[in-house]
Amino acid sequence: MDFREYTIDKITSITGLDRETIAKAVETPPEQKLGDLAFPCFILARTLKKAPPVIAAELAEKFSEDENIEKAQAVGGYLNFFYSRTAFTKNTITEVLEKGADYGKSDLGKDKTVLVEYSSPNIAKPFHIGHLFSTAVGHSLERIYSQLGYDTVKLNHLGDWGTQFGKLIVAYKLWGDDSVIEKDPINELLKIYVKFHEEAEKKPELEDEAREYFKKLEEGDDEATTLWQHFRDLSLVEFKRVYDMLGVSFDSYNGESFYSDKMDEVVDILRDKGLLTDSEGAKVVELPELGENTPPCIILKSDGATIYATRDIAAALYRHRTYDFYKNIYVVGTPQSLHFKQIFAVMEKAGWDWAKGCEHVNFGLVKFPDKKLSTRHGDVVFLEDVLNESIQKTCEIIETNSPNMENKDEVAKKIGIGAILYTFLKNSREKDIVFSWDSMLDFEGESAPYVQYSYARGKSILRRSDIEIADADYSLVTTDEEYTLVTHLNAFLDAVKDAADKNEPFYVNRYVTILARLFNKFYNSCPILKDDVPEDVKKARLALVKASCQVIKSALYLLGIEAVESM
RNA sequence: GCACCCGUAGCUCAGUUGGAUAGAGCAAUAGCCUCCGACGCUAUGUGCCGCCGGUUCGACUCCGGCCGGGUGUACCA
Repeated sequence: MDFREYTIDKITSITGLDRETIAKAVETPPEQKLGDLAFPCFILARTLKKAPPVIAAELAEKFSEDENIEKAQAVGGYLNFFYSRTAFTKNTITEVLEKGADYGKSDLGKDKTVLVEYSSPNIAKPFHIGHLFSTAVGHSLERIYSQLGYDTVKLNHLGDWGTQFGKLIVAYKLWGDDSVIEKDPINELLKIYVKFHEEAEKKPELEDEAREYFKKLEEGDDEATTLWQHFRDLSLVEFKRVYDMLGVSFDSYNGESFYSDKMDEVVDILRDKGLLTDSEGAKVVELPELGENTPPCIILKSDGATIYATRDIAAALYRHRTYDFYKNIYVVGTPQSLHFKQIFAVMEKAGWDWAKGCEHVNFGLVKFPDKKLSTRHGDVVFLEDVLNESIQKTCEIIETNSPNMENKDEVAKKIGIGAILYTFLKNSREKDIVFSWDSMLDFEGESAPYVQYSYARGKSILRRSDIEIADADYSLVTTDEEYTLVTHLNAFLDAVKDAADKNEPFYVNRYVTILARLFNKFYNSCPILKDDVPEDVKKARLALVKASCQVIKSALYLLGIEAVESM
């Protein structure tokens, strides 16, 4: 049974008010000692024409004989409920243990499809630390929606089309060396790409040549296409290596090039609906409804070529037809807010009501204390280097703490990568991250290693006992540390729902961090395996340990972070 | 100029969609490994919630204005 729902039902039947109103009003008190659930009576003051404290006191009496509610206490205008601890504890722990990895799942999203577009790096460019924001947030969101029962589709909208490939082809033809490129593709391609920009400052005609080559590419020229395909293949191999490290995968790598033959239709539709207008030689859709000063959405450039807005609209239409999505989420940085606002508005104007399901999930920048991240100048911090550095550091810590560990490398990988993912998922998305090795590799306090450590400790305790957990007597779970932990286990699904509502994985991150903290407090203050602990108390506490470990593992999974059995 | 976002403890950030005494981590100080693992636990404190008005029983939260910072602002993505 759900104690919250039970209490809401009962208040509803007593007051005769709308259930929705009650459900919305009830809240968790700021402190455990105030109770498990609170009903602020202020909202009744007007209709009942009584002071809130009086209402609270009257309601409290109705709960005096209730087997599920230990106590209902009026405090000021609040009516605070204390659940029966034994019933609540038993209810929660047995549910976690019975459902295992399925605990905290829901069928909320049954038969609805959510698309998550994320990561989307540019081909032939390094996969740098900035890409991790989209990758980590998207990966986590996909798992969160999946947890809630949605069918999810993971889309990698590769940046594999555009003038940049003209540049790359020109650079390759001038300075490319196949033997070097085979050995270290991305670095070498980056090198000649950077060189292109340096040279182009002296010889602007290179830019024209690049545009010319992109045009050839669009026209299906053999040489250009072959080169492009080659660059794309080489890049994918490198990207997939990083994705493997992160445990990230995709259902589709259809990038911008995939939509290159699907844009004519979009242009036709917009023209037929009379939305296209000429402006300074380009074909645009004017968007006065977004504000007088909003620039129009360019559909065709003055040279007749398409632009990324056209491609994104074509992609959205394709996705609607292919997946009939409920939500189409774009995990793309804040700088592109205007772009998405524009294309969503264009799609609405085209009369596509499914466009309402499109959503831009933005996120902040990865900044550097001194220099700016710029591919053009070759100043990049490779994501792979950051991950390896973190794994290396973890290895050193393990080396000093537990030199005899067997699967050192595997554990170091999970912890090292988890630590990096955690720092990208710990705050609200829109906050910028200032990159520093110190903070990135800080494993203390609020960090993945902290949570992983708590889990490993729990598993260690379980390994040291052979007591059968079934049929524990939960009336023996009496301390505040234990009960607070139990209430938090019960709140897992709420955290997941909040995360999905706001498209904010950090709700889950914060949840699991608090869970780890409460778990640490619990096992530090309540002896579990000590000899003088009675067997049946041991049994009940072990059940709580097992349940806590289960939920920590499930929550970490939603963040893309792996739990380790020992560390 | 205009649009959007942000301003909370020394630092990095939460604050449950208007409610009870504004909270965590880091940093600082003092304790805790004859009890399961010290990447841990316990204790100690700091806030004109950027400023000024308004809305109301009640505002960190909503509205208006100002100050300060970030991002974007048509043929790149």
